[in-house]
Amino acid sequence: MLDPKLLRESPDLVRAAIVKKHSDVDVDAVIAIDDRWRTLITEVENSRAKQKAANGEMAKLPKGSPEFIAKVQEMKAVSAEVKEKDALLKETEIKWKQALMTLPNLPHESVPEGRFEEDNVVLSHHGDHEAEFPHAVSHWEIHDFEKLFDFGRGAKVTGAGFPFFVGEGSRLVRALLNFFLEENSQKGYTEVSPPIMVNAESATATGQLPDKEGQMYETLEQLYAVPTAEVPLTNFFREEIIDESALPVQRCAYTPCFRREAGSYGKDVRGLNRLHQFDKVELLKWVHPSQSYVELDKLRGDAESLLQKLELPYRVLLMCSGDMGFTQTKQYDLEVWSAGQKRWLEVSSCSNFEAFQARRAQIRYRNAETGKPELLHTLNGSGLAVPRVLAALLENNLQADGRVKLPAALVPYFGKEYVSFSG
RNA sequence: GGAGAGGUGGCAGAGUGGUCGAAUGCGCACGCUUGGAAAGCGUGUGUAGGGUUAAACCUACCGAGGGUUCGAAUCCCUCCCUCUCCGCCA
Repeated sequence: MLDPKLLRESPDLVRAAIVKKHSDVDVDAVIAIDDRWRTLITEVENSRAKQKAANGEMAKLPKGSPEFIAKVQEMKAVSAEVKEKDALLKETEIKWKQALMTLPNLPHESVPEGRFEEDNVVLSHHGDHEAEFPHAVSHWEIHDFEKLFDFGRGAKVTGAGFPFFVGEGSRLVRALLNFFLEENSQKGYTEVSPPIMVNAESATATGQLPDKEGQMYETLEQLYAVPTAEVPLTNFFREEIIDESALPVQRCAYTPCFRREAGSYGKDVRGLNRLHQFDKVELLKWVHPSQSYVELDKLRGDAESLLQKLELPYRVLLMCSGDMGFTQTKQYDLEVWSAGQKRWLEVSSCSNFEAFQARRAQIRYRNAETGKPELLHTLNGSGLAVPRVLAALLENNLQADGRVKLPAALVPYFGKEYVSFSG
């Protein structure tokens, strides 16, 4: 959510940012309802002040006295007036909040203007994705692939996009998760195992609701299966005030992630490319507002270092204003080279939300100088998502004999150098 | 799931219809005192919204939401959470 004061004081700034974001939100409609709300709240508060003043007088009058009775009669009218106006105010307030929720976050000045995927800026390449990968094939074409990654039985038991990971496939997932968690812990991210179901308040605070309702699985109890650990992790400090000296707070969490992804099709969803349930380790930072862009680059660096240790060629994208998410001010994507499919796969998205989530979630720090609570900034990024990293590892490192050679960093976690599909 | 108890400021804990944003204690901050400290004494100490150049000022908030009333922390209803006991269970 944006600061309503920004909307009042600098509407042009908001309008310009909305244009840059290629959003079609009606900023002036939001301003109009904000005006209406302010008028109403002032009226209601004035009437309440009258009530309160009368209350003080009545307390001093003898209970059954004529003056007292007269005052009761007089105040009945005021009471009715308050009731009526208050109902109108509440109604308006709901609309006001809904209207404010429709405004996306404003892109940072360093974000390139653009509308589509091809407007994203490639900042850098790492590793040699143009090298020879002599045995690379799309991972689902690897001989006996289904022995370790059983999509057929997953479809039977649950549905498409819910594979079983079997034997060395499962072991490989575990090795990657342990590797990610261990590396992140060493970089100062405290490990957390959060709940993987969240309530509507939490999903609203991070921006999944109401904007992306169709993304999540929902239960009868109105709980949502998390689409990312970002949701429970960010909400850990919801409605809390953190000591300024504790910033930045850094945490990481592994969770399965659940996404409905309604409407996707084609090569994007083959094999491990896109699943309804997948494993991911998420990095999260709560930072002082003055530090959030410095911290964002550090966060991205931390995610990158994982790819470097896994010896996977990757590139860094700076997302353009129109292709960024609803809640972000700036976003980098890390894409790994998948030699078999000959395409880039997104494995991490590192974002600054500034105070957008913090305002919805009411997460603040206490300014040591003024003693006042102020909204902090939240950042997050994947570190990393398992299935696509897995896809690239399998494809890029496939040997002539059908085995997959693992990078040195992963060997201690997997327990041996090669993944075998023979059984 | 069943039975009972309870949710008040940073914490503890009063308050059962009116002057209560809320006694008191602790904590915290500042000042006095002291060679310095402790003790003691004094003053202050929540959050949010509106309003203002800034203030003043106004309003709301006693788990959440409704209701009764001229007026609700206090009475009524619904929900949530915590604790104790019982049942069930990895």
